[in-house]
Amino acid sequence: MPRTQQGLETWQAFTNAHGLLVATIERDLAAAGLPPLSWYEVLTALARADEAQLRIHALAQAVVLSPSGLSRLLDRMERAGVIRRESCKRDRRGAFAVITDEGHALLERMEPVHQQAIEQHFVPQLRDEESALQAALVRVADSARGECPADDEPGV
Amino acid sequence: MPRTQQGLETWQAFTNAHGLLVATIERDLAAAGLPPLSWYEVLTALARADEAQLRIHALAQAVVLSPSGLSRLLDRMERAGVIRRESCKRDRRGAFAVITDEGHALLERMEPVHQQAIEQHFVPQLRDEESALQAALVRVADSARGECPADDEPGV
DNA sequence: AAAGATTGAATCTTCAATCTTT
DNA sequence: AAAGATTGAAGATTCAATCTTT
Repeated sequence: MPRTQQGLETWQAFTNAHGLLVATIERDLAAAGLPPLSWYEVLTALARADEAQLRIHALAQAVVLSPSGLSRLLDRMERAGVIRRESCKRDRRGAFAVITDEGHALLERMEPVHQQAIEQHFVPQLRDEESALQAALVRVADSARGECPADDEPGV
Repeated sequence: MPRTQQGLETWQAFTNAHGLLVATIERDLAAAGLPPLSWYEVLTALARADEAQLRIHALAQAVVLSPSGLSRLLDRMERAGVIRRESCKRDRRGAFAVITDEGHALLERMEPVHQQAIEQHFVPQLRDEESALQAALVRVADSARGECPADDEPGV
């Protein structure tokens, strides 16, 4: 089998696995009456952050969403009371997103549903080469990010 | 590091790598004046299929899209002349999607853009354990699919 | 003029309901 | 009644334009 061919097949297996597992998580969350995966991603990113807050620009990277897409998502989450916007004193162009107490409570309800799907469908199938895979995935992300940040990049 | 923790980190590396690489491909396609990735996925699935045609139901799995989402996508692609719908003689409920000559021509223009991104950002980073990874990804997909087809599964 | 963020208009996607065929 | 597929209405995402601050 030519190497090019296998690369494409592996990529297809990759997107296929991703799509199916994400669909499973979304379905499980919806079945539990919980909001979609994107909310979980924002909430964990904020919960992990230093002061439970994160610049909106930084968040957009974590969720792989356009700035405007994130802005709308934060609108909905703020309306639901799980995050709050706060202006940045140092640089008044920037804004912070802050997770609220309600946000923490919601996160705790979403966490087990999310985790259950990962532990059932993802971790066991990968265990043998999990560390190697993780390292490889980070390399892929770094490589893709290297050409992604700007629109038309000048010289990388 | 607890195993649970690493499982989640690997999953995050997985989604992150996926999101960034898909964004890269979409950007490259758009920069070349070509339609989005979903078109490519439909066209390759049809080109690979036996008579250059595929039941619409089977297609929906290949692109991980809802039935209605696929229906709309096929509307746009048919309007652009790259696919054609044909009714199924055997079972007149079903319909076929057929790739046209124009569809083949478009696929040939999209292929190198798609392939270039994969070969640059995906294949080299994985090469050492590519075969193992591919096998693992297929196991993930099988596992996720195992609980996906129906709506509310009985035994959680 | 450039960066961070938001808004209006357009596009894409999904849910629920519908239609046809089995 | 169930399966394959499509449609109307609603929801989410993106592009381009705008606003504020640096």
